[in-house]
Amino acid sequence: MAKTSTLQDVARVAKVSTATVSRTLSNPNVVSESTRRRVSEAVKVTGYRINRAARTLRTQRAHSVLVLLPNLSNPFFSTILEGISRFLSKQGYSMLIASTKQVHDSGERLIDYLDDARADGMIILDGGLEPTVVEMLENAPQSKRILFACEWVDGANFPSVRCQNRQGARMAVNHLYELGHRKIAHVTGPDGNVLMQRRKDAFVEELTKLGLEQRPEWIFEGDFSLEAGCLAAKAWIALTDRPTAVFCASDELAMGFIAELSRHGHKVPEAVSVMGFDDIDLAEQFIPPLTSIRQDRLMIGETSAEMLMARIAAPDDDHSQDAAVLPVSLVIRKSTAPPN
Amino acid sequence: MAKTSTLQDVARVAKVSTATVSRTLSNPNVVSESTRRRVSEAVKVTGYRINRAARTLRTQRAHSVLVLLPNLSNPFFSTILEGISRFLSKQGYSMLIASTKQVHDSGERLIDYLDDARADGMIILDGGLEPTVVEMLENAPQSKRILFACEWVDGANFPSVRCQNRQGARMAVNHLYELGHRKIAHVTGPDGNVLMQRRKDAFVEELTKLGLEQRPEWIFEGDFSLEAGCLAAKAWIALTDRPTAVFCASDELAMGFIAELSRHGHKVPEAVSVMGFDDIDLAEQFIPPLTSIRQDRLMIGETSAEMLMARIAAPDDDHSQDAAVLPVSLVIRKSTAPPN
DNA sequence: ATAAAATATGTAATCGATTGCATCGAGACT
DNA sequence: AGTCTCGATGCAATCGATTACATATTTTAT
Repeated sequence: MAKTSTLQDVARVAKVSTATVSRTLSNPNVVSESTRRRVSEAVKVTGYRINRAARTLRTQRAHSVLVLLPNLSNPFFSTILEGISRFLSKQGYSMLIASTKQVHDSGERLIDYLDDARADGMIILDGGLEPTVVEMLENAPQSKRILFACEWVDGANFPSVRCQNRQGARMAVNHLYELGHRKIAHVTGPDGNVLMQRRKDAFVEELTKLGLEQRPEWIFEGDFSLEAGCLAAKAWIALTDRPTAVFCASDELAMGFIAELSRHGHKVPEAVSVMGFDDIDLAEQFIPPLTSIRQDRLMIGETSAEMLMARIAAPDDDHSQDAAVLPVSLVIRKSTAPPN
Repeated sequence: MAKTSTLQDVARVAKVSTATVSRTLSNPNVVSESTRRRVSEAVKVTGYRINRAARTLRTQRAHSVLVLLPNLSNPFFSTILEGISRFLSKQGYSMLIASTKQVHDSGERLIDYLDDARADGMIILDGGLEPTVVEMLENAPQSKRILFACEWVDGANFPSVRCQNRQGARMAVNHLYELGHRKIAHVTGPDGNVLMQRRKDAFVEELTKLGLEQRPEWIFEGDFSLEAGCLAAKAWIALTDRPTAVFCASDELAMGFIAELSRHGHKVPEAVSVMGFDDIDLAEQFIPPLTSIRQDRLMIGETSAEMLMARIAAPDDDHSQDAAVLPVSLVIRKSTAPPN
């Protein structure tokens, strides 16, 4: 295999020292015009590519960031990754991906990625980390290079990028209220998930504020799955006094809910208005197209990457209060309508 | 920041040389039992973590693999990534992710990832690379460490992992035939995509073999999108002599197709049987649940990683004929039924 | 008992880029 | 003319792990 050329090779061709080549490449304005030309010519001739391992070793900068997902199979994260990757690659950084579950299963520790010079920072998209893991991360010397996006862990002091979950839930309730609904149900996300808790809390608050009737059996416990939406639908069907609208804590739940209703001959939005949260790609194509609360996932990704890079670049600044809260918006489609 | 400890630190604590520590860690059975104990004790005490950059520099092994997707936003790939990651992390490898589009836009070259010691190998999930890019990859000295998964480029001589696309299409046609359908249409994927071409070719072959009627207007040109499915549905509706069954080259197409039909009051499978290809997660939850050809995406991922690792481990063996063709299976759900 | 072989460990070079310090020459200032 | 600055460049140490080779120690064979 034709060995790739090194700084030395370039130096030889350009007839300068490796130091000069290095400077030309990383800080062109400290070398003279003529040297600059000779070096770039030599780089072209030799086909030189920097060896990142060598640079990482010397500078203690890996020029890469680890993104941690709860589960790689979950398509919710793909657009966020796209956003992260866009920002990173603009800065010459690469993106490593791992799932918290897998890291855990394989006996590694999350912090190892920062410890062993693989990554300069970490974006965590999983709010469901074990408390012991979170504690370990907080106490690690590298804790300044960790950021939570989308989700976060209550009580832990990490910077984060989030969406307006409360605001989104309020918008949802108000949308349904304005359509004329007075009996509104909620399908919750998994117990213990911070996002879902916020949405539920805001849902309850808003019902209270609007003076709407609240009943325990109008709150269906769900999780992240389509199946949970189906179960909630079964529960809704079983009710004698049925809410005329249902706010689901995620689009998946809403889709499962609608799918199950349809299997039992109940039409949406005629029989009941249903809305979701997140506005995933599929929401628009669903039957009926789903009314939802939109999160700009590309922006979540880009903002996260940007904030993390800022921390990496200036680790000593005080970033402890860093928190971006990104706006959400109501997207009205066909799954909600005035009650019959 | 508490500097992480190095081999030297461990060596000092264990009262041996760094060479011995290194050997203990990478090849425990060449050192004596007592040394082994002292070293592992010292590792524990110091909290030693290997510095991967140093190891990479010295051994010329990055212990990481790059996965290239056409587009990070596409959820089709998530389970494949999960499979790749599972296998890699078992071997102590990390997974880098990039999208071919982004790499291209940012002016980098794909081969740089292998060139600059960032990754040991590359799994490409994009069959739509520019011919010039493919040629560059083929001629690169690192071409032995490249593998195509799912998709591939006709004419290029890379090892690959694929699914039985032809066989899948045949199974689809036969399923519809056995239900009693004699007028079967096809919605194709994007023009020029190798997978989609195979499926289409096999579709035509199988129709011919079964002696079924074929008409140009029963083949709808599509791409990867739900929208294309909608367009095909409109075309179907516009026909005077309508096929009673439609085989779509992907689940997205099928979903778009069904969605559009439903907007116009045509029910599936009553008005027309529709089936997809891939069996994505959502197929099961769709209304109606989608009959499809299942690809085991986890296995695609694992197999790809395994084959690539074998090449990395033994680059000089002849792997040029390496090609795994993974089986597909027919999953019958509710979107197909005998014709009325 | 002694040579040979096998085992265990240490020494030091090496991977390739970066960077503090030293050097050198040219122009500026006294 | 002599000294001082300053910009441009080179020298060589350094980052941390691996490994060829040398050396010391133990085991085995004769």
